[in-house]
Amino acid sequence: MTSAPTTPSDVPKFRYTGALAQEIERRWQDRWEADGTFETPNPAGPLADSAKIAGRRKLFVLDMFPYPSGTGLHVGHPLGFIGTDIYSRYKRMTGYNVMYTMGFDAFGLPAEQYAVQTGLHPAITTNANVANYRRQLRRLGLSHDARRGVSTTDPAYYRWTQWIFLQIFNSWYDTDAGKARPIGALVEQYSSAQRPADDGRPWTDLSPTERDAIIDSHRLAYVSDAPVNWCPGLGTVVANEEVTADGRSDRGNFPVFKRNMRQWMMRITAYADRLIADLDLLDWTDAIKAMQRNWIGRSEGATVHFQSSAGPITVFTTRPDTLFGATFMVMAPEHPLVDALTTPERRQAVAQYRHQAASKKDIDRQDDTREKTGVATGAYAVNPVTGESIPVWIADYVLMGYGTGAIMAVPCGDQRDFEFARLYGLPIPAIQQPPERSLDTSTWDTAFVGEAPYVNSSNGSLDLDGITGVAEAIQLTNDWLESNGHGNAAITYKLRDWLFSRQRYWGEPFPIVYDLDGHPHGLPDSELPLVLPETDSFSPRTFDPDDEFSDPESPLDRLEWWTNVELDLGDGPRRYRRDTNVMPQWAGSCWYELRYLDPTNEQIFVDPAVELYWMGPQAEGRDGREHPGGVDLYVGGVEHAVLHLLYARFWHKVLYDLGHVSSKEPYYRLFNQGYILAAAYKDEREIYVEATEVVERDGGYFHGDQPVSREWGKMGKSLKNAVTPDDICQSYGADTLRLYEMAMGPLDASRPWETRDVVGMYRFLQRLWRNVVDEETGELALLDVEAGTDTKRLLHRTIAGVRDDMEALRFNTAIAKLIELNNHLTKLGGCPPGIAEPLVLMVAPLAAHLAEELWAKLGHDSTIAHEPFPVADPALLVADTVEYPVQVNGKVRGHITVAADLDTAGVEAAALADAKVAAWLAGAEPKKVIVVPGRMVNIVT
RNA sequence: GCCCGAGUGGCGGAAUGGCAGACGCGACGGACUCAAAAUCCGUUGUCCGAAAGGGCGUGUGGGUUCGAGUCCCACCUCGGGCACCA
Repeated sequence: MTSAPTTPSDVPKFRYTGALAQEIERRWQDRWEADGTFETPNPAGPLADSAKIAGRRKLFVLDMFPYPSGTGLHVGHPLGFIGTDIYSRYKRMTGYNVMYTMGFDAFGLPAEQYAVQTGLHPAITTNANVANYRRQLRRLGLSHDARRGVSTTDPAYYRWTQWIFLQIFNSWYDTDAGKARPIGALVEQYSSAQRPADDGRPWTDLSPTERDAIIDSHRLAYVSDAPVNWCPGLGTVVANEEVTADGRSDRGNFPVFKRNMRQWMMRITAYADRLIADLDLLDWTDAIKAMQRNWIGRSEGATVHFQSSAGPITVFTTRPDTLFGATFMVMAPEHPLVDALTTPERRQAVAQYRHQAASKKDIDRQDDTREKTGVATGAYAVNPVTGESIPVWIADYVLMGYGTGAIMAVPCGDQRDFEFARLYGLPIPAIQQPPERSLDTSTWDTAFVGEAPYVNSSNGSLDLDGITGVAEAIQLTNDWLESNGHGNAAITYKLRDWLFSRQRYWGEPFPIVYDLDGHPHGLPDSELPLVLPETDSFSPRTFDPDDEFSDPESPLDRLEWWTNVELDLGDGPRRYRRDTNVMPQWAGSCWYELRYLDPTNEQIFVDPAVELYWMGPQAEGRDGREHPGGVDLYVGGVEHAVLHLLYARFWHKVLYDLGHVSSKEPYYRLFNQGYILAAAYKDEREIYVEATEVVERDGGYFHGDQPVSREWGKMGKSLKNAVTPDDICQSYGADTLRLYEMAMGPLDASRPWETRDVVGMYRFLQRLWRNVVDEETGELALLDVEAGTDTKRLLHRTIAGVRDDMEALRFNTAIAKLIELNNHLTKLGGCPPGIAEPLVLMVAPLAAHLAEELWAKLGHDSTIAHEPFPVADPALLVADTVEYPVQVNGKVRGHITVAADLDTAGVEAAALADAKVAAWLAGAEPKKVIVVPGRMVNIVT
């Protein structure tokens, strides 16, 4: 446990102890709440207060909101929250109207699993967990506007999640306009024959069912029967983004199987290009941008059609220029054309290989030494540039999920194809003349990838021979393919459409009903919210994690009374069946920042005037370029780099296209805070033991008598190394905890938690308190002499430095500067009167409660939260004299103190005249003297 | 393999190309105390030296510069992401 400093009766009554800190903190937290100190005014609507807005710039500071888990917060969770609180408090004191609150992402698997474990309904456990989180967060003194803290599980919230889903359902992506538009516009285009029907038949000839099918196939939210990730251990399908590299579920670590199933999808791929392009507008780290680009995985190249007995086989390639070197084709074992292509003699071998590939779990595919396997189908296809018949193989190194699921194999120019050709004795003709290689590829160890003159690359109408530039050769080939009908330039993405349905209970129900033909209809607004039905039977049906052929079963499916419904959707009352899926965890977090702005609006998800004020585009972004608008500062962990951050950008862009929001992007500036790491200990059975019970002795670590091994990991329940904020608050107070978490290091770095180090910040606050307050009486006790010039200069240097640090989120160095100033006061024996107020004001964003208390003792009735932050006096930032270090040949050999306005020649003369320096020069004539004004002198001999 | 980050005292970490190690922890010495804790004061990169002072020092090896923890090149180690993506 944390060792609470003892507070025996002989310490002064008003010493800043953990007990006093808590008393102060409780008092100020109550007062902030009673006074509505941190209530943020809107420009319109029920939270409007135009007087408070006038003359202030807006600032929207946002934390990634937490899942309220049953175990409560540990000290790692609030790292980012404390940072945003300090920044928000600082910005309020520099004249900003700051939006800052905290909601809860309370739907989803963790909440549901906790409910299943405890046997309590998720609504009950979730409410209890939210209450516990609120209590813990309040105890940290975070300056949230409590009126805005929405929970995704509240029907008044998810009514609008469902509404947004319907907006997406009722939209299609118009590639001509480059944006989403209402589905009605597509119907209009078809029925006016402005757009030809997909199969060439006139629209009027189609049955209503056929028309519906065509329209449905264009929706941004659509039902599709496609390969999805089925996770029997969780009893639900999951999105690609929720599957780990080794083919297991992100949550629970169960095996995941690819199965064709009818599921809801979101057409995020329509936005692939914009999701990449608009990254340029954002103030995010390059690392996160790279992760998103990489996930979207845009590749430019061409599709090429190869004629075969079973019709054209289409491949995607990034190197159409190497088409002359394509000597065979490889298809994924699951490719739909395989059956039609396979010759009777090869049928058995192909069937066997396909069976093997299908039963291989993704894990096995990974763990292999990557040795290629494959079988020939016996079929041939025609290489369009050479006219040659080339064999078609199947192999599992070609993935059905990328490109077209088939490739042209160019063994001389692609390492995988090279290895495959070597293994099965397929020809490897050279089509480029690589430097320092023979054209005889039997002498090659690897494929050649790069620029080199093309050889053997011409037919009657396409001639690449002698060209060296890959880009030029690609262009020529693409033109040739297009004009001869063999293919065209094309772009592919790794990004797949987003699997959006889950077979669980604790999520937003789909606002969708199916008619007797199985055709989906969106519910009208009047039916929203579609409330999650009450039931005791909320446990998901899970299966043996390896039982690939189990089938998902939604808990809602069991509720006949709920699923069967009679509705009038405009054509009289009819019977419908509700969709029994729920939305994934991510749905609620795709738009929560918008609801914070206008949390109680029942007419619309956010008042446009309010949205424009907080989220609208700004005059100028970085580098004077376009500013897309959005949240001014978004702080959260890097683990959401491709999940939440991609989904939320997608939803936001749909809302933007449909005219519901004014900003192109939801989050303008993203800051990833680090993690708090903590020592974790394993016993000899490799089982983690409670870290707080481990003692260090004899150069080793022991749990009782058992020797244990130490490692460092992310703090949490699984490593049994969690430290709760409640314990630290109990021992030292929340202000000490806040300071310690910030002083540990830069906000974006991960750092190890050391409970024993916390006392350093506690001592700082204690000394600060003692410099201003009499520990015996609790009364204000300042020095009765005014500050001298040294102290004033230090104060103003501190003000300037702390301001810079606060702006840049460098709270660790801001704290160090304040400690330096306070240490200076300690040496003076106390705080001169003119210093106390600016000092307390500077401390206010960091140690918020202590500052309020001192501010009150300094005679102020109102909160310090909205007082102006001190401004440095430029006159006090420059000194009369400057001390220069004097280097001789780059090594410091002496110091001189001269008037600050002394010219360069004067400084040089003073340096050369210094006795120590002269001794080092030993009479030698300096070759060169460098004087950096205000900085230093270097004498070169 | 590819793409990002990062390597500084016993530990967490500071340092617009300009006095490396701010600030904190720990350790050591001292004050207070019957004693301990708490609190307060001082010392604390390392080596030589009684001291003054000096040598060496930011993962390794080179380079640019009057001057490099910082910039450039190569390498090593650690952390993170992606990974048969055609």
